[in-house]
Amino acid sequence: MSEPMYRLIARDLREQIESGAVGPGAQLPTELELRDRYRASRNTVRDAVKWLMTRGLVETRPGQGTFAVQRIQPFVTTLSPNPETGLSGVEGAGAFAEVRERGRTPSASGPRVEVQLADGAIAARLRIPEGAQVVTRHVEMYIDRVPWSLQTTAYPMTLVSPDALDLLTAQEIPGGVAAYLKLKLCIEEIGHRDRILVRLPNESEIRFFRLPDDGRVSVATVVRTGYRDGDHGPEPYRVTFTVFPADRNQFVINSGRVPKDLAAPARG
Amino acid sequence: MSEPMYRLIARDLREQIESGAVGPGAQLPTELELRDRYRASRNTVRDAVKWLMTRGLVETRPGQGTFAVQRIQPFVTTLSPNPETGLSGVEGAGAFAEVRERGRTPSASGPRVEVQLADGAIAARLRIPEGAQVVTRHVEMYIDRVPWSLQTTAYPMTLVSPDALDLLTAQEIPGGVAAYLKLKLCIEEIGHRDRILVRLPNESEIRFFRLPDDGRVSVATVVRTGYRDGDHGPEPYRVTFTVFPADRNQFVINSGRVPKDLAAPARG
DNA sequence: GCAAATTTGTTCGTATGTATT
DNA sequence: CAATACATACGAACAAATTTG
Repeated sequence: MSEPMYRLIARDLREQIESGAVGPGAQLPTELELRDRYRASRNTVRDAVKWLMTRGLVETRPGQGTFAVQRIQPFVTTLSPNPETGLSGVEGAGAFAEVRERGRTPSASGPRVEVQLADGAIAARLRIPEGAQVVTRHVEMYIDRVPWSLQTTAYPMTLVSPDALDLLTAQEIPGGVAAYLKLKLCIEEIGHRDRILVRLPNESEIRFFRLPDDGRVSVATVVRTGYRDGDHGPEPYRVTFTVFPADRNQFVINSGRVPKDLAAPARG
Repeated sequence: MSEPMYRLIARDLREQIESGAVGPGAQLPTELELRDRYRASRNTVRDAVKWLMTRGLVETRPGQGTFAVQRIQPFVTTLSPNPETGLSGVEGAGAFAEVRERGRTPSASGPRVEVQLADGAIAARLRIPEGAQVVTRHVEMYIDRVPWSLQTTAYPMTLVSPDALDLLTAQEIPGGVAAYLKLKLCIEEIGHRDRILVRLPNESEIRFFRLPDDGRVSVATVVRTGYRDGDHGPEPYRVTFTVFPADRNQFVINSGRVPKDLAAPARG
């Protein structure tokens, strides 16, 4: 009896799901039926279902039953700049363009603007002291009205001169913030550094993306630090955090000469 | 009584962990102690601990107790080519160089070479029929003797001519496969496309990386397709799958002019 | 709109097995 | 070997969500 019973039950159910005997979205037998079928107690059956649930194979709906999960068609975001437009798919116009190119409809909430104190994550990227003032602009992005990403950009408060007060207005800046900063403050982005990291979602992310409440689905964060010309080499002037649910998003980075086609989702 | 008791207990324990009252690695009270403290049954306490475990906040060791998890210092891999060497940090010499640059010691298993039939994932990338023959080279990489990544590169079998039989030998090719292919077959990589995707680990990955058996820790896969010059534009000639545990790895992509310093881990 | 039936969720008690010290 | 601590398993009861009649 090396393997516990709930694992045996879980394995059996799993094979039925992966073999296709129980199709995606199909309902599994109820807990009481499974109890009879496997001659176990309801609690043991529930342990097996819980095991499958942690691994994202099934989901339970109170009052309804247990269901095999639906496979999600992932969305692909291109991080490297489009050679024609120079824009990448994570932010602003580039993101909208890529979504449209894939035949889907992007939308975004008007930015929510705040002046706040830099936390450790922001301070480290902008090379400013923790607690220094920053302007943050938050945007919620949707694809076909479905929550897609949460984006926060932070600028040092020192950037906000009388010439560039629009940074503080909670409105979309026509043409994008980058063009605005270039026009008003002669700040040009000479390069950026993307960091990709995976972590568990926090509560607000779980709410916004409607993720399962357990820690099953991670989020991928793209941290983009933008640099401008400075006295001692490139100097950070903004940092953008974009959070994506990891179960329905992939990222593509092109380097050198690659096919022009839109990158399709991959398995791996 | 809107919130169930096991959630209340879990929340209380969680606050103690996140506030630092229970430091990383510290042992929590035993289940029986918790049962007395919260005036609940042992099963309810176990439900609370299970909730914390799914979210990666604690780990249990049979016969020992329940412990707050250790924070892992993530390792940062640079995907974009190093401007000086032209090598990226995911594979071959570039990976070794980046690990050494960070003051740590890389090592790798000698490659395991197989001739196998292309599955869907490989076939789609190489634009060959599913089931066509491919040569695969598997490498296990370690940092300071700790499992770091699993790498598999597939080449179409049609590449293996009498001039380039070394592809089939289970030995490290001095100078790397890229240089070898250029010398022997005049195949030069003119560009590559990286895809990053996050998924749950399979059984062999759980074993190799010593991941928890539940689905808590995801793996990030970097799928790199290498292109050479072809009659109708860039043509794929190899695809490399590199699998990293997502809880201890981050990825960096530089674009344009950025600081020369080694990118440090980020939060976000 | 309401009541009944169904289904999963929570909580308790208890017993026994297995890993570690 | 004994004590400790977590793991598995069973049975029972009631609560909450949902669908159905």
